[in-house]
Amino acid sequence: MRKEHSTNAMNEQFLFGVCELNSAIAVISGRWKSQIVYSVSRGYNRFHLLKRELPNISEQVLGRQLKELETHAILVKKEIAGTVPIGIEYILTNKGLDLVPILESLCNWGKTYEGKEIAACR
Amino acid sequence: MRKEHSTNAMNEQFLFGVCELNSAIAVISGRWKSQIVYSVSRGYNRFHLLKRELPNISEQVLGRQLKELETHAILVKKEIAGTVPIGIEYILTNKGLDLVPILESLCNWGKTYEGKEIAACR
DNA sequence: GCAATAACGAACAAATTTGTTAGTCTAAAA
DNA sequence: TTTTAGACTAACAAATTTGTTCGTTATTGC
Repeated sequence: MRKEHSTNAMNEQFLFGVCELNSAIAVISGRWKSQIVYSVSRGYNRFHLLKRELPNISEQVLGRQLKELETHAILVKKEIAGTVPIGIEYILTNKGLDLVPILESLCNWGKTYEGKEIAACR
Repeated sequence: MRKEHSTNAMNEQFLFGVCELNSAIAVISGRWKSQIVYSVSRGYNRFHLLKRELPNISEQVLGRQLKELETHAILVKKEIAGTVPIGIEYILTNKGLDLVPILESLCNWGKTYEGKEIAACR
């Protein structure tokens, strides 16, 4: 858990106060997060689909990251009506949708300056 | 140091291969980094100016973050001619300059959806 | 009845990041 | 001549993130 009064935590709060940029980056940082947002935006919007897309992630970690994205209101869980057992899909909120083009810019920026890899972004 | 063959490090590599987005985010993540880029872009381009802008950062941490930004070619160090002792200023590279508008989008995105704080972004 | 799939949660451990302590070097100011 | 400012580096410690192990619930297929 968070220490709340550690220098680190207080510095984080300080930066959040300096500019929203810092809280924005805090939301999208983290090992799998922006890739999950990106994958969901392309239709991989169920737990097992994401698992298949990101074979190296463990279910526990995937669940945790999804919950954090939900906490930050980037996506919401939705039960798929008429499925038994109840299927769940993840839907990007407006906040999440607005994030996607920014992630695309970041992707292009990365491609421009690192180049050469097979670009899987589109 | 990096363990190089830890699951964590390998997952990071995996993501780097999936999409440049992930390496881009790796570059701008980190407690003070994007704020430093932003501050440098607004002219706070010397060690002591950055220290004044970010009073909570320790010199050691500031030096480390600047070095990492240099490693990722976001900025370069430049000696200021004719100063004794030699003054040093930090200059954004093209890569760094191209990043700034993306950081601005992130900032605006943050402001749109979190709102209410005094926006120090401009 | 027994395994498999979909979707996770809690607790603990390993890895990584962030901050701290101590110290360097040069030159001008007090 | 002792202090101060600018610009840092190395090594270690604290905090935080990421991954692992074990367990759950419910239903369909064999």
